Amino acid sequence: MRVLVVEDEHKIANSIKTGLEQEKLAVDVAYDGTDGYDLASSEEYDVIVLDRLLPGMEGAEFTKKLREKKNHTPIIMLTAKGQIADRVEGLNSGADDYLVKPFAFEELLARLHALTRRPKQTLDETLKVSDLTLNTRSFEVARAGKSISLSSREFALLEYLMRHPGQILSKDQIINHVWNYESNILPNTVEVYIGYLRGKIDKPHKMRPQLIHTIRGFGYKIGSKG
Amino acid sequence: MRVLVVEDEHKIANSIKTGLEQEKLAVDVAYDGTDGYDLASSEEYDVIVLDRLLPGMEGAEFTKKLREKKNHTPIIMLTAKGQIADRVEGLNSGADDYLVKPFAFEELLARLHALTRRPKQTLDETLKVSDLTLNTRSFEVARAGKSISLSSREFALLEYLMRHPGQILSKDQIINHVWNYESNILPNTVEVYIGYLRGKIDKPHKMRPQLIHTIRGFGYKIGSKG
DNA sequence: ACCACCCCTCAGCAAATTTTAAGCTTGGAA
DNA sequence: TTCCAAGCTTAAAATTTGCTGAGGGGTGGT
Repeated sequence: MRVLVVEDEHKIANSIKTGLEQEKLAVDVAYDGTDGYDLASSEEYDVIVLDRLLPGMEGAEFTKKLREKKNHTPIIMLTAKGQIADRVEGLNSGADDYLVKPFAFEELLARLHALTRRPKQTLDETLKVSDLTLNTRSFEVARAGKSISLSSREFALLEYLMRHPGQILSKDQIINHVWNYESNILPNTVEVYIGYLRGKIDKPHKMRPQLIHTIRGFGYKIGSKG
Repeated sequence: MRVLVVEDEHKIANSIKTGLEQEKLAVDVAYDGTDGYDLASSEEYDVIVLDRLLPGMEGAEFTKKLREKKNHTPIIMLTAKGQIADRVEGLNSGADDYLVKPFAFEELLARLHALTRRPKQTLDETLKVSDLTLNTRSFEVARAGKSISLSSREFALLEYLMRHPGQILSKDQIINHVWNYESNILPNTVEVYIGYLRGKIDKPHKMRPQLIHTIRGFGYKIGSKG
């Protein structure tokens, strides 16, 4: 799947790019509106992530022009916090969804999946690792049939782990995906949340294989085997 | 690949330069902001390594001016520990990535590769020497199919050796790449770690060719022959 | 206002890793 | 063969990393 990111803040653009590439998506980046527009009209993308405030060409104008040319590539608009009025304008201009900055990377990923979800896979959004299940639509989590209630941060963390089963995720990666890029989270916070998750997922099932594993010096991973 | 290093501390600048050149990269060095900026705008680089605190021109201003000129060369910003402690500021500076000093050289190298990785290149990087494999993404190490667990320093050292198979690496080189430039590590520490690695990689496979070799007076190398 | 819950930080402990130090081995020159 | 420097090994010391309980501050419901 091909994604175009149009964003002038390099750090954000780059972190989105890195994150999406980790998800095996092909990402192109443009740092201003005109470059982005040229790319969008000459290449075929499955989705476009577009900053609303851009040098060169504004997000709204970008969208409008693209739609006039009958290009209906789904667009996710990024808008700065506090500009609630933008919502209307963003959607009016023809964007399909919008996201308020600063956002956690996983949020972007979720909306991106929502927009590009092919009809077939619409229904089943249930992640499964061993006897642990997580439904990204209903926010239901259960282990061995027993329902588990999580706070939203716990849920986001577990979802991130479960989307990468068996893979070691460093605390830095976790912070970048589960928290928004402006929050200054200490690594210890991740440890604390891992502790919360263990308390709800592993501790009540002492007879079953533990699912959350620490790999000292590297990070955490979820999975039934070692 | 061409790299520009803008750093006023000669010791750091030179150690980066030496290290990068060993990686077959073409490196230019500037010791102050204005010189660096002139070079950056007149030459084509693949990536710029930029100290945040500079005589002549600050890193943030440097970046801003370059971006205004539509120069989107990826920039890695070096920031002193505690100087920011803040991803927000790193982000505002307009750089693509940043690295907190003091860092181990291999860390810089990894980020540099991440920023310049051409689309074609595979994301899944597995280094292989004889029947020993090391995956830099999943951190898995195995010999003859049997998985081996390493501490992070052991892993970093082995990765460095395996990135230069058959090549003799002196203890000094190893110290410069695997440890950060501020740590005053005794050569003996390297010997100790080589010992640890042998214990995990060569000792359990006495029937197979030993992979870690000492070249007395020169250093170490990894490889199946001699 | 009060309570319940959630997010995050902090401090203290335990355990693993990293580094140093000291004595021992080995290779090779004389 | 002897000797010395380079390298190896082991264990103790120093440091780092991860886990946990406690608690402050914020938010939303009653």
